[in-house]
Amino acid sequence: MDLEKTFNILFNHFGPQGWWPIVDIEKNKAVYNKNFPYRERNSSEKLEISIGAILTQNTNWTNVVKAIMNLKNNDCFTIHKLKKIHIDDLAILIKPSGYYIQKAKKIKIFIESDINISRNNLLSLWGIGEETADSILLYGYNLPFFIIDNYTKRIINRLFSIQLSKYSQYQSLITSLIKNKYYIYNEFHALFVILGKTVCSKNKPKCHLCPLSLFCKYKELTK
DNA sequence: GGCCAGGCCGGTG
DNA sequence: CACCGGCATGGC
Repeated sequence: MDLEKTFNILFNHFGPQGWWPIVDIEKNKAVYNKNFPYRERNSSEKLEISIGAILTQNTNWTNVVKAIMNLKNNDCFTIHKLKKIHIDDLAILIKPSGYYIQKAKKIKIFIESDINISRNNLLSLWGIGEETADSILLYGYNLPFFIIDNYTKRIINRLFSIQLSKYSQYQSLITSLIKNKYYIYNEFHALFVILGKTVCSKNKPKCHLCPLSLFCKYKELTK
């Protein structure tokens, strides 16, 4: 199971992804900084990545951008403002991201908790599970936690023809083969996402366009 | 018009 | 433990 080869092929094919994107209200879009993707994040970026990780739970990213634009355009994207805003008003602003009542509650709990950022502390909060916690740690705080999402599971399953169950099994599989390399974890996850979105889709994957097709175990059923 | 999206929680067996 | 329904919007 050659994950290093997998990474190299994907990186050569798609290039650096520059995650996590930060929403620019002047440009009216999310900006992927491919020039300096590995520098330390400032506090504003840490906040946006943390809130964005909650907003993107089971949600199309373009809807998350709309929600973040609303927060920024209404001058609500600071810890202070997010603490003061009423939860119902917050819910209206993030409505485009879906599940907006639940997510408003999750954001309130996160903001008002004032936790020190650690995996266990994040997981102790209602509304933050393993993927959201690892997203905050990896992309917000540059810590080597590998993120497992549905794209990653699907691609690993197809690529190596395996089927694991728990999040931690996928995570330890990858981190046991690629140890403690923050910058690899950063790009690798983003590369899984772009491959999953554009090629390795749930239905009708475009295997004929896939850079991994030569050694992928998945057999394209329909042509 | 149906399926899908950068999950998580709570209840049930 | 595994499984499942609920949560909700907008893109394609």
